[in-house]
Amino acid sequence: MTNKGKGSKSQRILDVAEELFALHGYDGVTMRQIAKGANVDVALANYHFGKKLDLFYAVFNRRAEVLSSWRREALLASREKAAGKPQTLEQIIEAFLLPLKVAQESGDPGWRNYLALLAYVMTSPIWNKILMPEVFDKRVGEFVEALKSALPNARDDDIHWCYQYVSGALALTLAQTGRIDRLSDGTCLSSDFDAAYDHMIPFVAAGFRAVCGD
Amino acid sequence: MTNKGKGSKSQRILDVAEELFALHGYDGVTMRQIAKGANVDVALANYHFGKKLDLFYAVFNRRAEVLSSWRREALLASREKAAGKPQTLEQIIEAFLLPLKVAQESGDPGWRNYLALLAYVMTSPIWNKILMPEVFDKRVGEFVEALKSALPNARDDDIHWCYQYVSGALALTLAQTGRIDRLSDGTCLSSDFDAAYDHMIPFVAAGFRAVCGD
DNA sequence: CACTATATTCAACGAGCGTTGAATTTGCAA
DNA sequence: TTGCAAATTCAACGCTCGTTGAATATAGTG
Repeated sequence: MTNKGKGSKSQRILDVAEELFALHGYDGVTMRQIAKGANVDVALANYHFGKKLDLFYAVFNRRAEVLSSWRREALLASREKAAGKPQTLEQIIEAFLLPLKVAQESGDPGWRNYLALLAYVMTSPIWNKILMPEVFDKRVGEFVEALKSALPNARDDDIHWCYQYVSGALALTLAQTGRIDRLSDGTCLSSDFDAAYDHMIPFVAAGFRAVCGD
Repeated sequence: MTNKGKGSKSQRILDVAEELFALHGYDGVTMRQIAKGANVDVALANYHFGKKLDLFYAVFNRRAEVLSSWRREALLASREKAAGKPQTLEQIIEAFLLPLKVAQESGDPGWRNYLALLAYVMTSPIWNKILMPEVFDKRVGEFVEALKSALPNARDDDIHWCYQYVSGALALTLAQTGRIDRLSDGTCLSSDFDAAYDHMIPFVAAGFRAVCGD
C-alpha cells in the first residue's frame, strides 16, 4: 500500500484528532475516541505517531508551517503592492488576517478545526509556551516590524499591547464558541467569517491609531 | 467544627481546584491532584461537592455572582456620575472593565486564578455554552444597551461584532499566557494589569467609533 | 459525661486509560 | 509465486481514574 496521501488511515487519524482536540482539548480526548472516529484500531495511532503527546504535536505541526508561510507571502505581497510607499495600517492588518480567512473559507473542514485548535493553543497557559514560539512567534515579529513602519512614533510597549488585543479578538473568533450567535439573537453568526474579518480590520486599525498614533 | 469559612478544608479544596482548573482545564486535573494540593483525602472533595463536574460548577459559581454584581454596580455608578447626560464610550468601557481590574489587583491570588478560569470558559466551545448564559450573558445585555445609547446610529450587528473583539482581547489578557512577555522581550508583562487596562480602553473605544460611529 | 451530627479518612471497586509485543493482513518486488 | 516489509489488528499489561460504603475522628449539645 504505502498510501500516506489524502484519505489514508494515517491522515484520517490526524483529521479526527484535530477535530476532537480542538473541541475538547488535549486531556479531554482519548486515543480510543480518536481511533474509533477514524475507524481504526487504537494501536495504529501509536504505530504511526508514537505517544499521545507526539500525535498532538503532529496534528499541530501539520498545518502550522503552511499557515505561517501563507502569512509571510501575504505580508510580502502587501509590501510589494505598496510599491515603496509605506503600507497603510489597514493593509498590514489585512495581510495578517487574510490567510486565516482563506483557510476558514477553503471548504476544507480540517482547516476550520485547525484554527479552533490554534485558538485553544493560543489561550492555554500551558500549550502557548510550548507550541507558539517554534513557528508562529517569528511571523509576529515581522508583523510588528511592519506596524512600526506604519506608526513611526509608536512606543514598543504600546504596539505590543495592541497586538495582544488583536490576537485575543482573533482567537475568540477562531474558537467558534457560538457566543455571538446567542448574544445577538442570531443577528451575527460565528460561522460568518467574512463579517468577522470585515469588522475586525477597521476596529483594530482605529485601535492602533488611538493608542500608537501621533 | 462546622467551619466553612476562610481557610477551612472545603474552601481550600475550592481554591486548589480553581487554580488547577484554570491552568490545565477540566480534563487536565484529577480529583486526587486537587485533594493532594489541599492536603486532604480524595473522598472529602466528593463529600463536600459531589461529583467532579459539580465541583467544577461550584468553583465557577463561587465568584461568578460576586463579579457580575460588581459589574452591575460599576455600570450604575458610571451612569449616575454622568448625571443624565449620555455616558461617553470610554466611561462605559471603563465601567465594564473596572471590576476585573479590581479583582486582579485585590491581592487575593484566588481572584487571579478565577479570572484565568473565566478566560478558559469563555474560549472553550464546550464550557462557554454551559456556563456563560446563566450569569454573565445578562450583564452583557446591559453593557450592549449602554453602548447603543452612546452610539445611537450603530447597527446591532456592528455592536455585537465589536463586543466580541473586546471580549476576546479581555479573555487573552485574563488568561495570563505570558506570550506578551516573550514577544516584547520583557518590555510588557502579563501580570501588569494596569498597563493592560489602560491600553485597552482607548483601543476598544476607538474601534467602536470606527465601526459603529456616525 | 454520653449522644449525635458533621467532618474526615480508609480501603477498595470497576472502568477506562496509554501503551506495547505478538500475530495477522496487505501490497509490492523479485 | 514466494518473500519481505509495511500496515493493521489483537490481546493484554499495569496504572490511574472517579466514585463509594464503611470506619474513624471531631465538635457541639444535652
